[in-house]
Parts: sequence; structure tokens; C-alpha cells
Amino acid sequence: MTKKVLLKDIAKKAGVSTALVSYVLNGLEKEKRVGRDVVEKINKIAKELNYQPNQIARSLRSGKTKTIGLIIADISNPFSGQIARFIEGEAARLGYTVIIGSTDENSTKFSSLIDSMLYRQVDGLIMAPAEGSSQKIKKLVKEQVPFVFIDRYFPGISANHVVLDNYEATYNAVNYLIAHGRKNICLIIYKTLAVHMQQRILGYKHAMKDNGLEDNIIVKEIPRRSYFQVKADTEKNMDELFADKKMDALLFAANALSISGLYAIRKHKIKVPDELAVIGFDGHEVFDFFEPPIAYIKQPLEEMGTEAVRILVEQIKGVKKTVHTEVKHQFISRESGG
Amino acid sequence: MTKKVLLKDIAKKAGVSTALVSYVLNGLEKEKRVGRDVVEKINKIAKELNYQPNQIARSLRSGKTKTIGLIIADISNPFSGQIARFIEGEAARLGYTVIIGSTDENSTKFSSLIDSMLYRQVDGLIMAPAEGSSQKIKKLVKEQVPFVFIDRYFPGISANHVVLDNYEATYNAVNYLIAHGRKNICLIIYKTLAVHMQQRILGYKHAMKDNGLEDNIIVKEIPRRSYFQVKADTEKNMDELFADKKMDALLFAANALSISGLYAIRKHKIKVPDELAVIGFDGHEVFDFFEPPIAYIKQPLEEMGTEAVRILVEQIKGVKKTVHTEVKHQFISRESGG
DNA sequence: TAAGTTTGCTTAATCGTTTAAGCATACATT
DNA sequence: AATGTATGCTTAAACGATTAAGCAAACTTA
Repeated sequence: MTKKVLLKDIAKKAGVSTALVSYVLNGLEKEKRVGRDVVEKINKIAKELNYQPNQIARSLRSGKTKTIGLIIADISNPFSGQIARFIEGEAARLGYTVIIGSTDENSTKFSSLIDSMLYRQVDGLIMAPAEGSSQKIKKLVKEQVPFVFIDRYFPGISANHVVLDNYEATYNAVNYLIAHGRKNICLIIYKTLAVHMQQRILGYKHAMKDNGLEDNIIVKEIPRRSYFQVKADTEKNMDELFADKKMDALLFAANALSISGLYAIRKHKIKVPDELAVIGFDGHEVFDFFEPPIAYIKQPLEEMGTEAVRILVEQIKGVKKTVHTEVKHQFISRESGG
Repeated sequence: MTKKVLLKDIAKKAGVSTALVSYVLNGLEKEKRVGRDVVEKINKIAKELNYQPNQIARSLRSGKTKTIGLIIADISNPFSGQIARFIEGEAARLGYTVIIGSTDENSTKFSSLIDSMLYRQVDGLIMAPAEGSSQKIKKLVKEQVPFVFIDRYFPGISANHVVLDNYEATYNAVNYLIAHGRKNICLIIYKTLAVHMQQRILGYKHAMKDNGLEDNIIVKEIPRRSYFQVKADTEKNMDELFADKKMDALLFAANALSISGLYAIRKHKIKVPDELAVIGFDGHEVFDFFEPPIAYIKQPLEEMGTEAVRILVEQIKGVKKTVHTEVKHQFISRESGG
């Protein structure tokens, strides 16, 4: 790259010190009592030379990088991608740049991503923590790194988070199915102790119980691995499920599970919703194309993303209060629901 | 955040100067002839205090941030997301961090993203340039900013790029359709002069001509706008197309066009491939779920992403040679192809 | 023994900003 | 005339690392 224009260059050309130039370009000309003509001269020269301050130098001096670290499961997944997009947008609006890293739900990767981001002096973090990361998180809390959880959180740790009303989401979905005459509703969910998933299970179970259907509870747990693996595991589980035919509705508790399940339903040529009502999670174009279109629980991604950024920026600015935000799901009613 | 451990702290504790500490921690102990016992002491203390060098200070001194700027159309789009993922992975492997920005195909946003990234002193850029950005790009060339185009490029500008063999991709797809008995093949493409799209048009036209079908050429151009708009525009165009029934095959030249087109095909209840053969672009789960599954032209995203990073890092390290990489498409044959 | 070499360390400049502190000069006040 | 106070600027330290240059002391060599 060709040599950059520095404060010094402007100062030299204007015949003043760099301090004055800095004051003027940072809008401190009143406070620092800079002469009218000098202000004009400096502004003119800065524009002429197309001066851009070096953010690195600025960061070193100020201790702030105006950078946010975003740690998610996998940026190539549309759910993560969309939320990243909203986060990026809101961050830019507030003058922040975003660095993204994907964990693959692996706590080692998660940990080293955090290190590498702190190492780069990010001002704060927004993250969907991988399981088994609570030790790392406790360190962040102790070191007072500003951060916000998104989508998930750890129950024992008091930290900011923005999450879905997971319990209500499945509770309502189950009630919808029951209201449409379904009784044998199976929940397909990841095998994990993560709170957000446990909430979804609980919402399902309570809804079943509240309708006197506690004996009909069926939960199928799929290990959380690569997308490819999840698809295979889901298919196997579905094969078993379809074998005993008792079931008349399926509720998926996560996006990739929904897609995987739909592959299986399609393979078995199950008639939806006649034989089986289906409710998916998170939304996907595949839901539109399925015959019939799939009803689903929708997360307000834009709200979650922007809210997370706002909370984080508050924290970065020194607000101490811990914020727990629960956003409301939306139920997208479609034919598949029964 | 609590106070960080500095070189100075280690130096003080070890009773030596910061220079020695820096030498040791950077593995220069041999070259700089540091005493054995001092080396050990420094390493021990650094480990004890869990020292992490401040990258900002390092960057200011070295002029290198070990950061790559990635500018794409829209990170929430799976195509962009996947490529971003591969880029992120390869960059991390080479010690680089990635900053991502989305242009929405808007040249103003594109330009300000570049500014903001340079402003943050990225070492180089990987980008899918928006149309109408050639002036901005020429400046980058003049200022010798290392960069690599991905997916697209500007013909008048000699710069590094990694792109698909766009011409061959459509040429072969058309031949496939013709070999399967289709004669009235319509190409659905974005209305743009961008080279990569023009190459796809050319591949289509030449294939038609080479098979004596130049009189059957039909190209429908869809303005490139928001995804929502594209869907509406495509639907309108398809309505017209289906009205005159002459067509027996459709070739989509981009991913969003394919999805949009499939919505229309579905709406019109066209029988694929009996009434109409269909070939999509880029791949998508929707292609799997469509009845029948949609054949498509697949881009080797991993190869494109990693290759782009490698080329960029070479450039950052000072290699002057301009690299043009054309990666090979893959044709995924499915029932929809005829 | 004098000169040269090796060893092991320190000093201080540097990267490009920001900003506290200080220094003239001009003007106002008594 | 002496003092106070705006006004308008400069100087230099600081951020946290890297690294060229230099300085002693110990050891070789002729």
C-alpha cells in the first residue's frame, strides 16, 4: 500500500502542531479554543489529502477497538447467518465492526475463539456458547469482559442474555396441535442439557400434562453433531418412530432437526397432515416447498440481534446492570399443523 | 475488564528489561543471545501470569493487523455464508482473523465498507464487488491494497480473482438438456452487465448455437434487487413464459433465481420434468425437496474460499504476480434435468 | 598485555494517535 | 502600572509492543 496520510502531514502542511489537527478533526475546536482560520485550514487540508485516522493507533491510545466479537455455532447455517447480519447492521449503526467465529458446537474451538478475540482487544462479545464452556465463561465474568449470550445461556452464571421464550414456544405449539385433534405428539430435540433445549422440552411436557396427555409423551433425542450426522441420526430415529405408527404429530425443537425430519417424512411418503401433523422450528425455504407447507415456530431474529448489540454496547459503556431479555416467538400457522 | 498483564509486568518480576522479555517470548533467544536461566525465568513468569500480547500495540508497531476484510453480498444468504465459513477457517489456519461486511449489491455500501475496513488497517481484502464499483477498485489498485475478487471481477482491471468456469457451466448444462431431448431452453438470469453473468449467458448462447438452436434462444432478465423483489419479478416473468408454452426447459443462472423460479413452477403446477426440465444453480436444500429433485450446477465453495485466502496471504506477503484462478463447476444430475 | 571477540544485557526510538500541561501574547480590569 | 484572564498555540507523555544500537564484563587470541 502507498504511504498513508498522517496527522503529522496535515500539521506540517498547515504549519501547526499535530495536537491542533487532532482537536479540530475530533470536533474539539470550541473546547480547545482553536482559531477560526486555523480550523478552516485544517479541515480543508484534511479533505484535500483525504485523511483517514489510523484506528490501530487510536485504539492503542484509547484502549477501545470499537470491535465486537461474535461467536456462533456455524456462520454457514442460515439461522446464524441471518442473526449475524442483523448484528452486523446494528453494530455498524453504532460505530462498531464485527469479527465472526464459528464454534461447530465444540467447546475447545469456543474457548480458543474467545482467546483469539480478546487477544485482538475486542471491546465485547456476543456469543452462542457451546456446551461444556461454563468454566471459560466464568473466567470472562471474573475478568469483567462485557458480553451477551444469544439464543442460549448458562443457568448458574449471571450474565446478559437475549433468548427466545422457549418454554412458551413449545407449550403453545403443543396446544395448537392438541386443539387440532392430535393426541400422540412426539418431540424431536437435541440430546443436550443446555437450558434453552430443556425449556423447550418442559414447555412440551407441561402442555401435554395440562391436557391430560402425560402418558402420551414421546421425546426423541438426537445427538448434536455435524449437520450430516444429525440428518442420519434423525432419519434412523424417524424410521423407528414410523414403525409403531402410534404418533399423529411431530414437533421439531430446532431448525436442522426439522429439515432432517422432513427428509425422513418425505422418504416414508407420510401424508401430512392427514397421517401426521408437523410443526418445525426457525423457518426455512424448505418449509415453503414441502407439500403441504410446514407450520413453524419463528424466532424474531432481527429483534434478537439488534437487542444483543444494544445491550452489549451499554455494557461496554460501563452499565453494570445485568440484562435478561426474553423475546417472543411467533407461530406461523400452515397446513402441516393439522 | 481487569488490568491486563503487560510485558513490563513480566520484566519487572524477572528483574530484566522489556526487550529481553520480548525477545524470549518471540523465540529470538538464540539470535539475541539471552542467558539460559533468564530464558527459563521469563517463560515461567509469562506462563504464571498468563501473558497475552496486545495485538493492537503489535499491529501499530508492525503495520500488520493479521486481519482480512471479507466483503460479500449478504452473509445471511447460504451461498455467502458457506464461502465465508471456508474463508474464516483457512484464514484462522494461517493466523488471520476475518471481518465481514455485506453490500446488499449496493455500490455505496460496498465503497463505505472498504473504507471502514482500510480504516481498521486490514492487511487485505477478499470481495465480491457490487456493480458500479470499478472506480473504487481502481483506487485500491493504485494504492496497492492487496485484494482478491471472489465469484466476480471487473474485466478492465487486472486483479487477482477466484471465479467459476461460468461459461463452461452453462454451456455444459445446456448440452445436457439438449442431449435429453430439449430444444426450447430458456435462461433465467440477472439483468446485469457483470462479467460472470455475461459469461453464463454466453455459455448458454454458444451451446444453443452449436446445436443449431440459435433461433430458440430465450433469455429472461430479472433485475437484481432484494430477495423479496427478485421473487416477485421472477414470478411475473415466469407467468409470461408459461403463458406461451413453447418452452420445454429452464436453466437458472443464480441461486436466488432458482428458488424464486421454483416457487413459480410450483404455483403453476408444472410437471417437472415431463412438461419442463429444470436446472438450478449453486444448490440448496429446496432442490432436494422439490418433486422431483432439482439438478444443478454446483460451485466448489470450499476450494474457492481457501484458494482466495491463500492468494491473498501471498499478496500480503509481497508477491506481486496477479493470479487468476478459475475453478471447475460440478454438474449434479437429478431427475428434473429431463 | 593489548586488542579483539563473545556474551548478556539495557536504553531508547518507533508505530500514529490523544490529551494534559504549559507557554506566550493580547486584552481587560483595578 | 500591575495584575488577572482569555486566547491560541506547542510540547511531550502516553498507549504496549518491537528492535536497532550500544555498553559492560568476560573471555580469546596474538
